[in-house]
Amino acid sequence: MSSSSNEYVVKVKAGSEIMAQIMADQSGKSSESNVATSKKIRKKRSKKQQGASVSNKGTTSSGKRVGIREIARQAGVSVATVSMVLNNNPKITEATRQKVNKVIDRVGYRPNRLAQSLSGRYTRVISILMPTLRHAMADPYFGELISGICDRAARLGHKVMLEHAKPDFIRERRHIELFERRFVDGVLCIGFNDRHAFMKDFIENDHPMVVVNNMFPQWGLDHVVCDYRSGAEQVMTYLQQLGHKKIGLVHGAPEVFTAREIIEVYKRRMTTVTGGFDTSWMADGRFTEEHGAEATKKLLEAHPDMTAIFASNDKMAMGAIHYANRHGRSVPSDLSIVGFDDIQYTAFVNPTLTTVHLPLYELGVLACERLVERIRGKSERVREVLPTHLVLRESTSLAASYAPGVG
Amino acid sequence: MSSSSNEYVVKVKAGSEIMAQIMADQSGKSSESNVATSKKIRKKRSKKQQGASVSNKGTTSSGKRVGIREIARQAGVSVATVSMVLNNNPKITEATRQKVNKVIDRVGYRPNRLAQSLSGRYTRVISILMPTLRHAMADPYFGELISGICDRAARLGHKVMLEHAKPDFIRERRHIELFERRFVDGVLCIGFNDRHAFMKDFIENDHPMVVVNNMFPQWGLDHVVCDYRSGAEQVMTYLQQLGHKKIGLVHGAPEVFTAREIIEVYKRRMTTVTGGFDTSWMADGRFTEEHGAEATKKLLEAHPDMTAIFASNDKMAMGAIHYANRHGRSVPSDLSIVGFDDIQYTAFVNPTLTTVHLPLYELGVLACERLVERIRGKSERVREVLPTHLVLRESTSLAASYAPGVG
DNA sequence: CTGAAAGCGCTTACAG
DNA sequence: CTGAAAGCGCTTACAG
Repeated sequence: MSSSSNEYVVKVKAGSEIMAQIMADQSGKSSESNVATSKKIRKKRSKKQQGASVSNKGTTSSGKRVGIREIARQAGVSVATVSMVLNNNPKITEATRQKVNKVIDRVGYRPNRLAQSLSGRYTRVISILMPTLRHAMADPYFGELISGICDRAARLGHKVMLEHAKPDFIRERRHIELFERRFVDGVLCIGFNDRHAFMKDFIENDHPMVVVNNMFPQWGLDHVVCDYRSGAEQVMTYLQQLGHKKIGLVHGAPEVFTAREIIEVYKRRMTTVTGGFDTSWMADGRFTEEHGAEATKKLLEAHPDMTAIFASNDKMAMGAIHYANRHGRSVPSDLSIVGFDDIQYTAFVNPTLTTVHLPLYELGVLACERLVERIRGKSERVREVLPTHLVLRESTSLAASYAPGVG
Repeated sequence: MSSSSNEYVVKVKAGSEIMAQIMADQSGKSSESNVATSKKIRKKRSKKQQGASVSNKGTTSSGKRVGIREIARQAGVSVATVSMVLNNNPKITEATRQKVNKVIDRVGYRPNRLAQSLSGRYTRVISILMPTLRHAMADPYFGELISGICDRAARLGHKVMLEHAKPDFIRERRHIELFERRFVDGVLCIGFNDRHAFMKDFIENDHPMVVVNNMFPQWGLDHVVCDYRSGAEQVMTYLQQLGHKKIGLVHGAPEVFTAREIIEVYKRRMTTVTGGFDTSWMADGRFTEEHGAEATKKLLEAHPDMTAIFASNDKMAMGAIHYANRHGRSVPSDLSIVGFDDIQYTAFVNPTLTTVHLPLYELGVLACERLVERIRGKSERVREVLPTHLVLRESTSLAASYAPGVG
């Protein structure tokens, strides 16, 4: 075991170098179309194929993949007929269909989808476009949406591609290129805000696109979204029922429509209750744990008598609890905290988080469905709202007026 | 505002119905190739195009997309020349190149990549294959890997597709179809275990594939992986330095190689320290919070004198803390808990989690890089290990012998 | 260094 | 209901 562990050390060393290299290698030389390399590979491949003249499934004895023409020959019909069988064209007799299908199964033929898409009209691929928040994919919020999208897309016979909209991606119009170069039939946009005007380009060029869990009324974009307004109302009602009057808001970036919806509800409800409104009870937490903690600090310092904080997403709520815990405010006894999103792990943190459940998976499913309808030619506007509900857990309790130094 | 809120209620109603429908609609009728639908759309489209005879960028005055032949005509060269310019073929004069590029820019021409791939050899697409854990994408572990993959793939000029390997996906050999139908050039496998023998099919058919953060020596698959062994050693060393002797292990599924590595290290270290080993100190937490909590219950009931628990991933560690907190064991004073993975949010939970940092993003980058090399013809085995390190946070402390009822 | 022609593997009018 | 032929938009030997 000691010798293998030695080997281990060596490997790890190598690993370290690789790590350094990975992070250093930021020189983005476009490695596309290196002609020289291509040629080398080509030679290698063809040699390999000659060697393996075993007639695998889907290949002729010469090692070449079998095409529609070979199927036609073996079935004793024309290629057009085979194509029609492949596409379930009703003009084909049941007898012919079976005859052809038998050959297809026997040979293990698979149509080349590049040829299909080139001749036909569809790529049967959709793309998920999202901003380049570092490690965006690792955010369960995005993950949940994407899970729904992928599952439904597979069921609808579509493939899903992932795309990060970096600044230069947009500048070079690569988002439009996705369509122009025939990569995709449609796009789903997640995580953008009012400053991302490029989204208008899709409709202007008549490319199917649906916004997921946000809305852009000013641009008339199709969207599916969760009911943020109702969720916020439920939070405010609940906090007020618990006797909270001094409620702070840690909100998300106001250039996001849904973030503004929460702000609006909060303002209105605070005005009703306290009979007046003051922006010093609000702070921008920019959707992250770090900034959520900072915003909480700001609020708590300005208003030590605050008894509850409403955070517009779970990550900021986690940041708020983190900060509160470390500054003499125990949650929920001294300070109630409510989140928004119902990210899975919030049921396992300490204290577990009271939050608004967003049906993100289902929203992903719906978005995918509507997009595919669009691709298939349906032209009605898409404007759908999915219901939300409050989930009561441990981070909230009855309001007790806070006495500094006692809590 | 009250009228708009009325409208809102209506929308939400509709939403509820949709939700029900989404979840009910499990009848997977293959909606592919509905010929009738296709025709309708076709008509619609062509009409639209005639209407819009404004000469947009990239289209001729007749509304048709411009192709390589049109570029050749305008530049006064042959299509072959244009193609070579597009592919940076060194045979082309600088003068010709510029002349052609000028036309390309002016017209806004974008090569159709379906045609390119059909004629050429590459799709320039790779696929990420993962199991169908429900909401797998929402797991930050996968997310982090995928982030790395996507970022590097984009830089290498490749698109990324997402694929869930459901049982019937494999049964229908759709994983091989990915290559045979020319969807992708290569595949990255994440989250599989020894029972997923289908992974052998890729090498048998000579299709580029790299396993990400796991290994399958029995099948000789290429892989890139984090150094689980070293991570586990560090955890055991640290816990023993803190004076812990009664250490439990909540491990992951043993059909996963890396999970077995942790188990092995644990066993060996426990044997060294306690001078003997007993499986009652180990429990399977199956990588989830729920089962992690259950496993913790089992361990703690069997060994109330346990002072530390080593969990093989952060989610199980979260479950362990969750359970301990609710059963009179305060973390870390009564019970130290160590995780594995260093998922981002573990720095914000309460207590923050001591854990092993896995360079998952970097591993994703590396995996992508190695796969693309493979695709380009490099044939060396890929067998890389990236270093890991322990991150000390709040969930661990000096061992204090546990006195029931006192803690 | 460049051009005319064949070919990638399908689909789709258009005749029969 | 089926077949021969053109076409989708590129790339790549092969001649010049």
